[in-house]
Amino acid sequence: MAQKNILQFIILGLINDHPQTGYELTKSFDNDIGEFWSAKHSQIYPQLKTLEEKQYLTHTMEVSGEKLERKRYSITPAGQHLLTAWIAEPTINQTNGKDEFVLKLYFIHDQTDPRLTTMLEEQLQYHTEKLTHLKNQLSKKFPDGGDPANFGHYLILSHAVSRETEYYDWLNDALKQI
Amino acid sequence: MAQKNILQFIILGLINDHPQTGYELTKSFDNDIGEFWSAKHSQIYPQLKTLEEKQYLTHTMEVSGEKLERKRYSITPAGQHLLTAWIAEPTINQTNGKDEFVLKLYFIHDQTDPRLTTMLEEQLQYHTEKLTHLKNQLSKKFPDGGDPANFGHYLILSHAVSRETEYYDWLNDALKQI
DNA sequence: CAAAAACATGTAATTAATTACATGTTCATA
DNA sequence: TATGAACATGTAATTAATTACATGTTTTTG
Repeated sequence: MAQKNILQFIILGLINDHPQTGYELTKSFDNDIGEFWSAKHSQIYPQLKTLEEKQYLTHTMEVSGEKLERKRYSITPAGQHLLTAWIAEPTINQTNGKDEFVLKLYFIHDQTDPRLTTMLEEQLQYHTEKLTHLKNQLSKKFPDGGDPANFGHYLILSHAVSRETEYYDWLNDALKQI
Repeated sequence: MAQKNILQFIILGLINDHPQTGYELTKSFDNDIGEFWSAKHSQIYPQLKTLEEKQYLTHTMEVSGEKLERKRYSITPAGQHLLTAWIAEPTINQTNGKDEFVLKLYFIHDQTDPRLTTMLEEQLQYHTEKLTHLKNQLSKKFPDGGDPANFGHYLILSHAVSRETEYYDWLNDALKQI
């Protein structure tokens, strides 16, 4: 992809919440926000370097144990300015959802195609597990519903759950129709 | 992205339905399958070339009007074999969902943040239009519900509609909560 | 009939993102 | 105390995808 380097803003946003290391940021992408954006450490470390060169971040060295060093990054006022500007600007970029399975389905024209059941059931299993996991996360992180101090996080987790519910329902519906 | 070249299979699938030109393929990505995969012509033409070199496609020249030439690609038996193999193999999927707006939301912690309403309403307007458009498409292409001869197409359009409905409902829900 | 929109096909430059390479430390546990 | 999992940080090579460059034809419409 040749996008607008959205990753930099997400990193700034995460660090704005509290100073973090590259490793911790990587974990955030795996856990909290992975449903809506992903990035590997090989993309994160160079981006941290670039953001610091541009003075949007600074870092302090930490030592854990005897000699294991790590950099904990903090956001600068310039970084905060960039972050709020990104949030404020209208989001026109409809990032393209890509779903390999759905494309495969598109090429199966006949409702009685013997491959359909297997394919749908395979996906159903995957999405059932995913839905369970997301529901667990939601009730674990927000047992009392929307937390007013973490509203954004609550909203996107809710979205993840209902999106996954839609996928699950759609697969079941499709199976009923064959 | 460094994926597994899924584009080649999609092109093979589209051409398998009927011989097509690069231009027509580009339109397919814009219209029918754009909700679940997208590709620009600058990606499609080189891929057609590669697929023909590998003997998965052949082409015949066509002339429209006086001198405007175009290549109409057909799938070869080898191409069909590759296509069916792709469809048959289990889809081990990490839905590469990236949504810039949702990420912006994540960074808004306070439920009373003055930016929330504007942001959500802006998205609501966009997704309302998109939902209307998709519903129109569905009732236009499949006025009598699931067509047994175009089942895959029906399924993915249904999915697009319910997915968009979920987004719409979620945004409305969020607005009610603030 | 002129202009604009749509048709039509390619390549080049650049950016984004993944996989693989490379190295070493700390912690839990068997 | 060895062994493996998790911690931790980077770079290199490669692939995917977008934007921009480049050119020309046909059809529609005012």
